[in-house]
Amino acid sequence: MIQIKFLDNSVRSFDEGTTVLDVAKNISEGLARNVISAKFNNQTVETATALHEDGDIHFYTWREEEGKKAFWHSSAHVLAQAIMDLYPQAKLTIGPAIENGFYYDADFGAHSITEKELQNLEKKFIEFARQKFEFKMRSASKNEALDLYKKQKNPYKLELVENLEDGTITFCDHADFTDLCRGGHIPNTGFIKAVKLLNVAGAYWRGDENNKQLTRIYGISFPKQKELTEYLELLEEAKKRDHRKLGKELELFTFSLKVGQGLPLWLPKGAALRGRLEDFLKDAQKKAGYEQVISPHIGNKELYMTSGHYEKYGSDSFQPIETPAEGETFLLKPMNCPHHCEIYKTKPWSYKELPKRYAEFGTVYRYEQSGELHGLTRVRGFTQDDAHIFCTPGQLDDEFKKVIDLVLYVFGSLGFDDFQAQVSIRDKNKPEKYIGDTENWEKAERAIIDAAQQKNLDFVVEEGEAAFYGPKLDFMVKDALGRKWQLGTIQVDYNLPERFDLTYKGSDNELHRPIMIHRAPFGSLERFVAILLEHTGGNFPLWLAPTQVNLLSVSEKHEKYAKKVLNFLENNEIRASLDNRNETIGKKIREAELSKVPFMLILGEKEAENENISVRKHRQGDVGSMSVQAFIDLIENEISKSISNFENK
RNA sequence: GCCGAUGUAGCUCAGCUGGCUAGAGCAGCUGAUUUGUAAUCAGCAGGUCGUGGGUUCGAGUCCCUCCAUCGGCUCCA
Repeated sequence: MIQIKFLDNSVRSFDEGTTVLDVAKNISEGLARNVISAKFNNQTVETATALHEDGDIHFYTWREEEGKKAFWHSSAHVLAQAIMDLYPQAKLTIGPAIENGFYYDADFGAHSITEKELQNLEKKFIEFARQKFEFKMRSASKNEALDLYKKQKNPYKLELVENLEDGTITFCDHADFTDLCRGGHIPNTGFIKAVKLLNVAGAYWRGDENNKQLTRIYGISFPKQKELTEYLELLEEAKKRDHRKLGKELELFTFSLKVGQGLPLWLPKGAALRGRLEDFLKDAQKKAGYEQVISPHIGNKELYMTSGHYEKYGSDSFQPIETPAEGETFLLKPMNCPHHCEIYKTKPWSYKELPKRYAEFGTVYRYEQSGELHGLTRVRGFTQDDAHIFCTPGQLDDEFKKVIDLVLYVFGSLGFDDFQAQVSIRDKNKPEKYIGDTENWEKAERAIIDAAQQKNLDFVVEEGEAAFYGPKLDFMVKDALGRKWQLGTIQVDYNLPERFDLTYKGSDNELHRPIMIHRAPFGSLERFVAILLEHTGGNFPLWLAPTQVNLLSVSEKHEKYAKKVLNFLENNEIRASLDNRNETIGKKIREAELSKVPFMLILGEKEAENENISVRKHRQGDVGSMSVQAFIDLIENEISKSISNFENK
């Protein structure tokens, strides 16, 4: 007999060799029907796994992440089976479960899979799924595994097996299909009732651009058809919140072929919105002791050779600008830091004067590869809400934490509460990617992790994600489709002060090296506005809305009274506009609703007579009539609720 | 940059296997209407079908080049 402990700490006895599924059955028929996979003593096991020792068991169903993972991982096996059935010449590589679904990478040789062919694969997939093939794990020696893939002439799997240790190799079989696999499956393919192969994409073998490009097929599967339908509807809904669509509809920004790709043009409403965000941050930064500076859009090549950026990015950037004079070369500014270093250098500093905090809404230009451009989130010209703090080592910790406070204040004011903090450190195996000595890197990484911990941030550490000159703390936010984007960023830098020979006089009357903190709470205005659009669906908080109030006259006869109200609102710093067209009130309301204006005022005979206004709220409808002053109070009240003043501790 | 898809009026879209002067709704203009909480009616105007080339008696439709966009990959100072 063996003793099995459950999640609720209860323990039951079973015969040795009892399977996971039998244990589930012992609890309830319902659980046995729904169990997808399980963990036994922290090891992923299959439902068919026989248990031979005492241990803790944790069942997974479709509801748990682990269950979904097993489900989608198993789906990848079925996709691979379908691929081999329809394209026997294909070489399989890897096929993991991902956050939403799964994919499989395969080398189809000279044949390129088109999206039309996905339908055939889908049909085959479902055909296999319906046959309820059982997933069975088995161990194999390294030699057996190598023999199999030599026979199949599959160099990719051979490479994978080569890197595995003999004795740890397992395969998973279902039907006549077998694949190298670590385990974690649903009991049989019949659990998969619905599948959608979403798209094909190129993906490099092992994620390396220098390797062969494979064909990646993305898919998602569900235990019920209804869930697939709902998922696809969700995707459709998300598309409505796409910032590129909303930006066009709300007349915020545009792109032009003639201006060039990745170079956004801000329309009046968008520029005003952006200006409001800038003012908001400037105000907070002023309270936090920042000083605004301004630097030009180009800089001498020497500047970037000193900073190290030229060596790192020179050949992949917009190319140097030559002048009629000989030997004079400029570069479009790709970042503001070197300029700010030169600003710091204009005079000698005492430790008593530090920290210096230089802030600038600096527009920079980076030559992103054409395939990477994406609306406003990835562009070739953008404005960073940049600042550089020059401080003593003793001030670093405090300064860094103050910046975290500022970023959290900005995010809080705009309703970004589901961000992910990410500490990006260097990849220790690739020292050639970074500049600066190891000691400084370690100090900087330590400083960031300590600050994040002391601020109680829930953060993840990502290796290899650091900038080439230093580690960083990034604030990641998802877009409508769940793609992660870096918004806020804080970086500790020991390298640029070294390269620019920045100094300050310490209390010991010796020269010391300051430490530099790069930081941008928005990241870039472009990307921030994009993500804000996707989060709000274009329904901006009142303080940001391009037009806060739309005055709708019932007929042209009421223009005079409407203008009087308009005037009054404008004198109270409210952004209002009057729709006095010769249209029905119904039409004016409809259009105001569609343009997402937060408040509408209906002004006609009644209102003019009573000297009041009828208020309608966006997406809510009629909220009754009130005096103009009461309405102004209402607006001011709502704004002060959503945005508080920045308190600098 | 690489893989796949897409590109028709300002916007959203129709145009079957190549066949007369390329259609619709919204927006625009003109006129009528002077309107009470999500579309008043009528008329008019608007497109070298992304670009350049080719096949054909004939191309929006088929083929190629380039450009841009979309979904990924790689990259992201």
